[in-house]
Order: sequence, then C-alpha cells, then structure tokens
Amino acid sequence: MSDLLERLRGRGWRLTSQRRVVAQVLDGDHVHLTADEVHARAAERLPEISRATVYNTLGEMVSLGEVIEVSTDGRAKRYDPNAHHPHQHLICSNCGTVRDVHPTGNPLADLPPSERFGFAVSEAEVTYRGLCPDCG
Amino acid sequence: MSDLLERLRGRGWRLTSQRRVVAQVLDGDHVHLTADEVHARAAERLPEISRATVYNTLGEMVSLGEVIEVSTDGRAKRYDPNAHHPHQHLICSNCGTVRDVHPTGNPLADLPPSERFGFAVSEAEVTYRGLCPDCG
DNA sequence: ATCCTACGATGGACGGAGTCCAAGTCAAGA
DNA sequence: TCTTGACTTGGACTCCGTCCATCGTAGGAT
Repeated sequence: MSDLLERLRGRGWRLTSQRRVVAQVLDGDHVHLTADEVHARAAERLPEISRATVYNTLGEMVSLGEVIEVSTDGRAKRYDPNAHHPHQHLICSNCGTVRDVHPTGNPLADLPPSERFGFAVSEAEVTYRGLCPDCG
Repeated sequence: MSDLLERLRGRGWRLTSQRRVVAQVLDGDHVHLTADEVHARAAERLPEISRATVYNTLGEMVSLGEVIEVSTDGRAKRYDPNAHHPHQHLICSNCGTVRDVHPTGNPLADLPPSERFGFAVSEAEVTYRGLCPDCG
C-alpha cells in the first residue's frame, strides 16, 4: 500500500506515523473493516493512536476517493480500500461478511429518464444479500 | 391505510391508539420518514406517545413485511410503507431526499454463479444517487 | 356491562457509533 | 536548527437506537 501513501503525499498530505499505520491496515482485497476494527489493528502497531485520528484519516481518504465507505446495515460503516476497481457488495444476511463482486450489466442504464424525476443521477450502488456458505 | 391495520389485526395484533396513529403517519407514496419524524408526526395526534413505542411499532411492521427499512447513509434509518410494490431508491447526494424508482432489468440475473462465492443470494438492492432538481 | 390478564405503552437509563474541541505535538520547509 | 501550521490527542458531547421495570388497557371470558 505504499502506492496509496505515495498518492496521498502527492496530494500534499503530511506523512505521519498514524496515517502510515492506518493505510497499512487497509491494505489488501476483500478488506471491509469498521472504524473501530481499523483502530484496534492500528493500535497493535502504534499503541497510542486515538480513535479521533482514525476517524479523521478514514474520512480524508474517503474524500480523496482512495477509500470507499460502505453502509451495510444500520450498524457501523465499513471502509473498503478497493476504490480504484469498480465493484459491488455481497453481504451475508446472518453474519455480515462482505465480499466484493462484479456483476455484469450497468444498473445506471436500467433507470429510464421517466424514472429519474429530474435528478442528475451519477451513481448506482448494488447490494446483494443472502446466506454465506458458513451460515447457509 | 386501514388496509394495513386490517392486515395487522388479522395477524393477531392488539389494536391500540398508538399503533393506529403510527400506521396513519406512514400512509402514502414516497414516504420515507425517520423514526424521529414518525414520532413527531404521531405526537401531533397523540401527544404523549413515546419514542420507544414508535421504535417497537416500526420494528414489528418491518418484521411482518408491511414496511421496509431503508439505510440510506450512515444516519437514521428511514421507513418505507410501500412494501408490497417492489422498487429501488433514488437519493439526492446533497439534501437526502428519497424517491421510489422502478428500474428495468433484474440485478440478480447480473450476478454470475462464479461471483456468488457459495452464497445463497436472495435479494439485490439498488441505490441510485445524484443531485435532485432543487440541489442541481 | 364488567372483570381479568397478558400484551402493549411509558420514560428514563443505557450503549454504540461518530463528531467536536482546546491543548499539545511534530513533519517538513526555510 | 528553527518555526509554524497541520496533525494528534482524549474526553465531552450528540445522535440513534435498545433495554427494562412499571403501569395501563384491549378485548376475550363471564
């Protein structure tokens, strides 16, 4: 994830140890951690990192388009570092596990003008739900 | 919405004034109120109705499949009484207004088996986002 | 019409998730 | 090395929602 750190520094970020650790925690595929989970893992490497800093850093990464925020249910938001590869999410209705999926088709094309109510529609987010192998 | 009340009574519900008022508040199309908004409107008709009762009643209606819970952003859940007409949602990225929409196509069919990871996929929820006419 | 009682309502305490703020710290340019 | 403004900290706070002990009442039984 030094890619991410490079991109962030290129945007004028001051590179602190806290930000470095948060970026490292978010590395990988199928990573969908809550802010508190990010905080817990970051604290393993940098014990005194604060929750506020984790929230700030995640929020900034989201604003910069480097991380996606996923509001699965009414619970805590999850953070998905896979922002540069368009995808949707498949969520287990029972245990909440999240997988990245790549449906065919383009949902935006499925919304006819008569159903747009004058909105400038820019995004379609698809959430699939069902039971995962472990919960099935 | 006496339809709804009839259905609920048919399911063994005790018909209290509180439940009646909540059901009345949820009547109509394009209704997507938060629990607190439901509480406020219910309280206009029945001043001493409690928040807990509103939450209980909404939760029961959701369990019975008479009302749909919509988690638009990370904020308060919204309650959509239009449960018997399948639809998706179009949300203004700026002001949060919600409209019911009816896309063509079936997103479930767009998720190939190889992208299902062994899940028993049962539901696909599509959320469109963009700027509404007022915010555009 | 009245009584009974289990189901529902109440409100206040509680919990989780997230934001805010004043004070202290430090990355990085001069 | 110095300086400074951006960053971090932790604790208080807000918002949304749940829980619980107690009280009230809908509606069947009589």
